[in-house]
Amino acid sequence: MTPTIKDVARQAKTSKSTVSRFLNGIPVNKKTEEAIIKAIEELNYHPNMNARRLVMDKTQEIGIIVDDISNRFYSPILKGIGEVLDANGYSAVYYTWNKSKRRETDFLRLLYEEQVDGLIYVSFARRDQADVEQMREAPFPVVLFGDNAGVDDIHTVDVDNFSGIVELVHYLYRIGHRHIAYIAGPDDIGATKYRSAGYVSAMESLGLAMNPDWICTSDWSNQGGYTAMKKLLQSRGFTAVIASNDESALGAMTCLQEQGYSIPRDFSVVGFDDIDIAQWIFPALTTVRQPFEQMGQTAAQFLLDCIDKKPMDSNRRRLLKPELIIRNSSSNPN
Amino acid sequence: MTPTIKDVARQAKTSKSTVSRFLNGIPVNKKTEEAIIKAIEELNYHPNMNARRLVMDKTQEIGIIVDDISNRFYSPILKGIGEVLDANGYSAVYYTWNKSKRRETDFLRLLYEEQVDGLIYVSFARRDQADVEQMREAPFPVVLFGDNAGVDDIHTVDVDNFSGIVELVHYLYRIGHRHIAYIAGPDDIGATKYRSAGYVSAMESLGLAMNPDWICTSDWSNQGGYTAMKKLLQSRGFTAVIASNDESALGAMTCLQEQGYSIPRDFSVVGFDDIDIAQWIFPALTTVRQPFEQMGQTAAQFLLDCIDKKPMDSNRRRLLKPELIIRNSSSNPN
DNA sequence: TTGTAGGCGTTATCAA
DNA sequence: TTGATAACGCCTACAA
Repeated sequence: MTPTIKDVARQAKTSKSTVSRFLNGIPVNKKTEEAIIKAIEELNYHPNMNARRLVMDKTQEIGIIVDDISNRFYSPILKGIGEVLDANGYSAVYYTWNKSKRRETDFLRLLYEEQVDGLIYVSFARRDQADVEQMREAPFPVVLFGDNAGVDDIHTVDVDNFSGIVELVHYLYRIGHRHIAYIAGPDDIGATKYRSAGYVSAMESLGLAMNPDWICTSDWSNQGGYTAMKKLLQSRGFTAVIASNDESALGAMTCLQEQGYSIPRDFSVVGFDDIDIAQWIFPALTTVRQPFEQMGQTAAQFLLDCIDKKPMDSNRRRLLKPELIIRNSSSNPN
Repeated sequence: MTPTIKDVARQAKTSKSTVSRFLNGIPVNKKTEEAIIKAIEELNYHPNMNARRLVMDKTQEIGIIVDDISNRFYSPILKGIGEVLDANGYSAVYYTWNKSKRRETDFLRLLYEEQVDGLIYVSFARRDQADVEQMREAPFPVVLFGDNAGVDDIHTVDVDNFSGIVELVHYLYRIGHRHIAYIAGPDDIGATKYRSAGYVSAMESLGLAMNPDWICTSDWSNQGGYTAMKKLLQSRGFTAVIASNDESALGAMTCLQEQGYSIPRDFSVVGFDDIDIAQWIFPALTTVRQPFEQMGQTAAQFLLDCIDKKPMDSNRRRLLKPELIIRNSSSNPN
């Protein structure tokens, strides 16, 4: 049988309460303290968390719900979350799920079942309004990344997708491009509409023509970018391609290179995200960097403030600014 | 106050015990069953897991300890683990940690504290023998990936690193290469010694000369591969490079391409792992694919068998075979 | 500073 | 089938 607080008490010749107090940092007699430490050591005692949580109604754990746990650009987000939680005495527990069988809202159960003190949803997929409303009704704090489905009174963190693409268009314009193609993202991602809107808005404000043949959609995979580029190449006249994420930008570059084109001599290609590999492909990819780590920190701080019922800014949706990273996949057109 | 089983009982005009039985799938009177369902619905009742776990001494959860949660090639491992756990009524909970502040063995606490029923360690870093022995002494089952630090009576799953590299050497030999350079991995990874041993063994058995200037070390990053390749280029005469992982292979390719070399015309480059991006770089990378998903399944099955105390094969270290994937970064030398 | 006693929300035993 | 009742291991008044 695994030892309990009672066994420790007996061994240390004191009572359960005293041991419990010691375990919770409440000062006890120096002499008994030593005896308790010795007993814990000898018995290899570990507190039973389930019992503790049952009586405390608190876990000191935050559930992080991740739709794709190995998504490389979630890494700095998770790092940012972890830092803030750590500094505040909370630990992070990660959950992920099989998209076909479960839904994000299934994890609200963790809150009701008192397995965690709060939840952070890390996903950039588009959400249903009903789901987000359900999250808002949860008995403990919930913070989201990405799409809030128009529900403004739930805490959300996202990057400013619109202005990120606007920056790219302006940059390409600045170095001389006037004919810019665009590879849009999939409809099931919340950011897609904002990025596309950024393209349209910037092109219009610069007075650049938008040829419908120069706009294509990809599913944001390498393959998707490859296929989109192939289609784009059926029409001519553009000198630059904005892929709405780095992965499809990579696919697009591969397609171009396979056809014998040189980047950026024949075409400039730019992406969005700044994934790790972006600087390691050849040529290195010009892109827009998302402030992932900062986003993670923001989300965690949001959540902790909710838990502590701190007075908060009334604006519950925070959009962080992305940063233009210029590398070698873009240059003046000839 | 959140409702308890007692509230449900009162509302449904029955006893706690009956509600508990219903919740656990034990048949109850049709009439009371309906009343219970109705009460649960009305009260929005959710069982308190901490109370349940306290009395059951069981969580139906498996802790997955991942050293780098966003490591892309862990994805299929986690998928494989998830599938098997799911099919057996267990769920996976992921934990990760800050390498500088914590150690793998810190998570054994989850077992002692009864937060999970078993642990799977996903990491390919080299381990201390003392740590692995501590894992072996844990009160609940533990399964490892990668290095077992020579402790043979703990369940371990790994890829056959040795034979993977041997296959690469033989393949290059087959297509005509006789002068093969090697970019070794970092010492803190368990696989490094097996892969290096595979290179040495295969070269010797084929009677190929090993020029010490043709062997370099990288930290398995893109940058590491890049730097190693630069160094390799200071000596001449080799026609092919084996990088001991894909990431460094990518870095090596970038270096070669920057210097104006064409792959595979001037040099063949091959890697190890078959990460997603391997087929999307240009030219697509010849590599050795690890059976990650199968490894995940194997580990999970190992663990469940331990939990169920099933009679098991006495061999506790299982090495799965990698598969040679031939793409375009390798060809006959001229 | 310490110990006694009660309760947290479940499940499990046992008699009805 | 059902309903008391006693655990499970811990924390926390309260009284000493």
